[in-house]
Amino acid sequence: MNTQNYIDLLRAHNLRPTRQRVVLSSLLFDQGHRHVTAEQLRCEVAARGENMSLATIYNTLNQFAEVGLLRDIKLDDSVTYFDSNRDHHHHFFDSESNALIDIPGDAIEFKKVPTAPDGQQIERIDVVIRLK
Amino acid sequence: MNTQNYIDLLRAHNLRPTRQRVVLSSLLFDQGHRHVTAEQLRCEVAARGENMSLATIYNTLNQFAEVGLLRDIKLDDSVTYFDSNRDHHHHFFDSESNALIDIPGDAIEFKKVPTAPDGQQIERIDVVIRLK
DNA sequence: ATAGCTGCAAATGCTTTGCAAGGCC
DNA sequence: GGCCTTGCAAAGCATTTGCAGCTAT
Repeated sequence: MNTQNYIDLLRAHNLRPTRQRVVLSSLLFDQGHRHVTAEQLRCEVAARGENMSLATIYNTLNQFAEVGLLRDIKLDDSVTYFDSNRDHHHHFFDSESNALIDIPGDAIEFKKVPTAPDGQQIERIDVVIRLK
Repeated sequence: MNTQNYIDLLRAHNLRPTRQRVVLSSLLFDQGHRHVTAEQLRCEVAARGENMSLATIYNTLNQFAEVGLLRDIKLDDSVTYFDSNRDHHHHFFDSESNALIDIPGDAIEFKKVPTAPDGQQIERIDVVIRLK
């Protein structure tokens, strides 16, 4: 994807296409599905020769998550992972290495699912398969 | 359960039955399945007229989790929940109120589950059903 | 022009740790 | 007695926030 695509993508989500947002977009959306932390992105940004405040990285990732460009995931780890896969999917999680691997949504099917309590509805079902 | 039972339970897990551990055990295991935070327990301990350092509560909960008396759960929230339900089970999670509700293990069945990558094995499958 | 963004540094909030004093076996 | 625990305070760490200056439209 080129820069213009990211500008359009950002605009489509009511986010001004600032330098920082475009850089993060390309890191996040250029190479398929990723699971990254803010700190990881800080390194990648630095490796590109750009500079960006860590606070901005956090703020941007949270904005992206709010508008649905990312999904945030919390696991055993104390850090938040941001998942650039916007499709419905699940995860393998290796607690030894803290590695996350995507599972396509249709790779898991249920035979039996409980009904939601009282007046509530099911928003989505997240499955984490823990590996050893 | 009476105090002696907790003393035995702790001993069975190679933990010395200190006053603090016995108090926390009774709060955790006397009233069925619970989802608590360290802070919540601090209040309950205080309400009982006992006093206990928050650090000790954290350390004890982590020890309990290590020996398998508790399971720790991280969700959207920034706090760690400790789950006194040791049976295999899943959760409903209401992100509005941050409420967690147990789902018995046999209330969810799979029709299709992916195989673990390369040399790895499945340790367990955690399902979180998000409510709205 | 102006509403929105960014960077910095400071603050926050949960959790862990170091270490001296106390408790269990 | 000796090792394990506790309590306190301080530190740690990921993340958020306040605010002055900058940028996109």
